[in-house]
Amino acid sequence: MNEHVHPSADLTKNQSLVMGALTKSDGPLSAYTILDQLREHGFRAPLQVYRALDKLVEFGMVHRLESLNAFVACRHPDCDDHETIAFMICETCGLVSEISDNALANRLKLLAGETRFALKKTTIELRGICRNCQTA
Amino acid sequence: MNEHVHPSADLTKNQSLVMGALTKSDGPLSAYTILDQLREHGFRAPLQVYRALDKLVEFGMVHRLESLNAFVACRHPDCDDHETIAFMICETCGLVSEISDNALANRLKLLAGETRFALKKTTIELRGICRNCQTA
DNA sequence: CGCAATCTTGTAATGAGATAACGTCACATC
DNA sequence: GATGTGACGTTATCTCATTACAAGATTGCG
Ligand SMILES: [Zn+2]
Ligand SMILES: [Zn+2]
Ligand SMILES: [Zn+2]
Ligand SMILES: [Zn+2]
Repeated sequence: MNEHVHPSADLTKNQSLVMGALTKSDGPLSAYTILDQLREHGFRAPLQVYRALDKLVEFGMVHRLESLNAFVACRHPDCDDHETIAFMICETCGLVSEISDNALANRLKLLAGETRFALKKTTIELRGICRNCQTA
Repeated sequence: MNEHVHPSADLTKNQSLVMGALTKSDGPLSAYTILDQLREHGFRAPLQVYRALDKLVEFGMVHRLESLNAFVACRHPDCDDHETIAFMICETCGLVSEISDNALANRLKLLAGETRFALKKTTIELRGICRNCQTA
């Protein structure tokens, strides 16, 4: 049905290990943090992590956060639109939430269209303090 | 009147040199590219560049592009809103254009407000091919 | 002026993020 | 069995950014 879906059963060993590390984590992880966590499983070099991450991002299972140089497991409530996702990143607790908003996506497409800009990829990252961390 | 304005007259020597390099450039420059360009002016270490860049970004004269790890001189048509700027980055020619769109900014503020997220900084970077580069 | 506070600079070393280049192995296909 | 493909392992190297420490310059008093 959907050729983009890539169930975890199809993941290679290294990809599964990296995916597992990201899924277990509360927040985003850097490639080198993942590497350290997986040394006990035989990982020795950054490239092993980066290669797995490349695939996982390609499969849509992991997102890269440009403003953090880090990666996070997809926690989409519903994975329709992987084109225009906004991330809210709490600078206190590291919580990352994904927003897929049509109005936002349409506005961006409109703005790009006005100047005939062929949009390929959008990066939207909101930095701030999440609700929980404010009360503290 | 506006304490955020920081005219170029007030810039230090290093800040002026870095600002000059960015202004002369067509597109964004990495810190190390700037360093290389300024070696003839006495620059020896990355930190000299990064310190100047920090200030220039603080003054609102330079923007950092997170998805490129690079910096670009502000080319705002009108510098009202430095809070919510969107960048369109051509992956072919490197052209960067800034968009300050109220509808976009308001939508993001609304989305943040819905979850009581205290928004501090937004990063919006659109990657694609600009009008000129498509015809080619 | 004398002195402290602050800001800017210079320099070296190091940390953090990412890729290039090479060879090997497992597996599917013909 | 030859061949193509994709994942894997290893080393080295590259790019990006910061820490730590010392030296000058500048400002603002008392
Ligand atoms: Zn997602
Ligand atoms: Zn939080
Ligand atoms: Zn600007
Ligand atoms: Zn272009």
